[in-house]
Amino acid sequence: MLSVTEIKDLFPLFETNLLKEIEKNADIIEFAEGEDLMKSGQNIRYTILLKEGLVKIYREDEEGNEIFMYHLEAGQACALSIMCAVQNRTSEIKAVAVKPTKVYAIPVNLVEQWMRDYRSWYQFILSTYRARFEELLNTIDAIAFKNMDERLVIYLKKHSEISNDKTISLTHSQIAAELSTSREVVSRLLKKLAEKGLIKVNRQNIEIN
Amino acid sequence: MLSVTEIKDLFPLFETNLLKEIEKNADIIEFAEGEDLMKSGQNIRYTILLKEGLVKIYREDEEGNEIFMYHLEAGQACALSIMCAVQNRTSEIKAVAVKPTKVYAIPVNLVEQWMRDYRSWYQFILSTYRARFEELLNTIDAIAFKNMDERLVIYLKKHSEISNDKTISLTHSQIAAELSTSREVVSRLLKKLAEKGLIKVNRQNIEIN
DNA sequence: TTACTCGTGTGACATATATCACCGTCTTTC
DNA sequence: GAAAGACGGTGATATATGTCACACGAGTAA
Repeated sequence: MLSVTEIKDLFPLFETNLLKEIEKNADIIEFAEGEDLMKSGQNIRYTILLKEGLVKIYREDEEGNEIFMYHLEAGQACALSIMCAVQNRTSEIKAVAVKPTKVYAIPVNLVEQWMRDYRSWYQFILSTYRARFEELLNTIDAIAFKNMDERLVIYLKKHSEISNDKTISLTHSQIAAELSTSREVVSRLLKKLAEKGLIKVNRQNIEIN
Repeated sequence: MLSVTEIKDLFPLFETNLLKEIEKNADIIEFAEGEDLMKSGQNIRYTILLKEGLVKIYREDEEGNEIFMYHLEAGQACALSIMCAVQNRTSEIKAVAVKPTKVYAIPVNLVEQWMRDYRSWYQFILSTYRARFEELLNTIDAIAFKNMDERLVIYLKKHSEISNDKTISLTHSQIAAELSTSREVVSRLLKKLAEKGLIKVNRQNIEIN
């Protein structure tokens, strides 16, 4: 059962009445680690607020290329779920739960209704858009202006911060896929970073100093 | 003076009352060719709808690197100005008028007010976000997954479409700057495209076949 | 006319990244 | 313990792009 206080902890700026509306109208959907949030298109009629867990958002093109863009954490919303909903077409975005994840699913018509009724909701939706927009701009910065070694450092830092862990449990292949490069390149760059003393490379994981 | 029918031509989906509100409350601001729409931060307290002209949106980083992302045409809105306006923050993008340009400037508080009062406004704002978001995703596709020759072709096509002109009046240096590469690379790739018969390269301009 | 600037063409070379081949080591499974 | 598969290291080489140097012609200013 949903609890108002639980929701309030995640979304402290929401008005009390809005919290009650969420409690009354949102479904909770759970995703296992590794599961794709957009898989069947079923969530397209909902906007998704992350209750707990961690989601990674990727861009995919037609040829199967793929690149990691940003994380979604508890208390954040998936900006794309609204857009996809209205457009009613499959998105070229992949959203994967990297931890066991629970979300609040809000029916699209209520999203619109609440925009009128609750100023805090309006603010929240807008700041969500803005935040995602900025993430995309940062992604563009990285791939347009930075070399792979810098991108790798940024990537490692972000993953360390988000999981709040100096040890990053990813294989070189996984990192390569997310940066859209090859395993060999990642291995070599990691080696260089290790030589500089910035990290320690182990099997299956990397420690940041 | 603003005219309702003029606005209606550009924004045919807006309700009559909304058109009247715009007529009553929007200022028109003009920009000369080459002028920066965001220069002084003054427009940050407004949301901008393009009345006529053409605007190019760039991403800039701290080191002065720059890359072209997308165009804004008449009838479109600057998504960032909405976000910046509502949240009262400065942005890290550059918006330059590439033709003499006129915009409707809508005070921020009205943007929010109209979200409640006019469904067509709500729809318009959301579809603006969606459209810009997709532009950014396309930009990411191009720089992450495509080689410079493909990006160049995409760039030339888009510029030809938007200006509705088979002749693109840009120097190789300008193109290079917008693709964030060097003039020599652009010159060589253009030569290859010319050899394939796709374009004709002249001094100061390029014709698409 | 001369000189100068701008846009462009091009060879030579540097660098970053991609790709291929192959090997060793660790883990899992039987 | 043996086999198989996942992970990672590394040399050789290919390719795309960046950088430098310089030349050349068109237009423009002096």
